[in-house]
Amino acid sequence: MARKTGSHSEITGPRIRAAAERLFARHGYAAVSMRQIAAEVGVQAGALYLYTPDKQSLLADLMRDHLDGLLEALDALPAVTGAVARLDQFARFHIGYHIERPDAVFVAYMELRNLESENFAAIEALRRRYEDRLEAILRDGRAAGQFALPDTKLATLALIAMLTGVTNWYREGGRLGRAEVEGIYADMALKAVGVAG
Amino acid sequence: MARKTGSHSEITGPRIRAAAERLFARHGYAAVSMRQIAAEVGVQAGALYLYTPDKQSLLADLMRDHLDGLLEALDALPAVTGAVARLDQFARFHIGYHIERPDAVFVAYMELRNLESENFAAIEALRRRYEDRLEAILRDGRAAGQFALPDTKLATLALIAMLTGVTNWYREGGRLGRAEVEGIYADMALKAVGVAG
DNA sequence: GGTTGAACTGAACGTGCGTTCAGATAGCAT
DNA sequence: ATGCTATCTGAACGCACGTTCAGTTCAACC
Repeated sequence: MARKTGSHSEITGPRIRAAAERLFARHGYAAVSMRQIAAEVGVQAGALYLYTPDKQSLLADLMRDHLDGLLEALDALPAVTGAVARLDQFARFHIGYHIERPDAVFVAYMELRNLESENFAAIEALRRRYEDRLEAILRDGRAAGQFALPDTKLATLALIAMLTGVTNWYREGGRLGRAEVEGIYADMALKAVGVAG
Repeated sequence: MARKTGSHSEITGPRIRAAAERLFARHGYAAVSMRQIAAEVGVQAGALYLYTPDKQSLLADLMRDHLDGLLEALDALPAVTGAVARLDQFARFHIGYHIERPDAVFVAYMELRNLESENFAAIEALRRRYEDRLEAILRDGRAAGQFALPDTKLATLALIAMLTGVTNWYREGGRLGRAEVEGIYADMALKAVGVAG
């Protein structure tokens, strides 16, 4: 038996990436074997190599896709004016986007050390670009006298760490709803940079 | 050749744990082999088993020791009164303690998924105990009308994520000194819960 | 100075790894 | 019906893994 009815490249490829993302997030890149990924998809290990040159590229592509999507979605937000409104929008966006794809976030933030140096540089650059968007907001807000920050770079990293932490505990159908969580986090972020609640 | 001059159990044991901590933090538990750890110590892989029953216990012991030390150090802080002062003290302590042992922190926060369920439960309980200390401060502060928080549990997790994030970027001898970083983070933490800066 | 025992070596065990590839299969075009 | 090609199998490659253990070495003690 080889190709089963209705199984095509356009189906198997995404299924492989989805399985890899789930398993990498759950057990870690190094702890997951190509055979496990293949089994999840219902395929032999060798078939994976029709869709990725190797395991490392599979990881790097997942991370790159996540960060590309993140930046794209950020750019697609409606324009708002004023640093306070922009920070509020950024915080809500960050929470919402991350809450919806916990596996991708987990992988993108925890598997950096498993990237070969070339891939690492590319992924790190994307991360930096995203951080820079937040830092620009903080700089503008400080320049306008709306934010009180001793150091915008530190504040950027502190805020991102705080916001991203939501993925460690948020579960669909839990005590707090998504909009509620977005609001609470955005409120804390604004207060943290000196905007009165 | 077996035992070299001056090499004893009291020296090799800690060296093994130190090497394991460093390597686990750098590359991840699953990506590090017992042979790599042994090589770092200057010993054959088999010798490790005089000091640990297996690789899993080596990881679990590192995490337990870290969290035990964290809780012990927290308890050893001088007593201060008032939720604001207590939160300030907690934030500075957390930053300082974590800055000084980035490898242990990395391992304790990133390798939870590699723990077998029994070890996981024990480690998770310690983490919970630590978080509860912070939440108690937040509850007291809210009850006293000093903090403005919609949800103490969420705020606890948000603050810990923000503070722990310091280990992702802080480097000895960098642009900002330790005391400076402690102050900035403590300030943000206080503001985030509604204490005017 | 012979004996003891803690500390360690070095080789081996079975297992699973990432990756390759010749061959089998099945849907599509002719 | 036949041939084509994308898709996948199944076996194999060499290698590294965690762990075990009989044997070796050396400081310390009698």
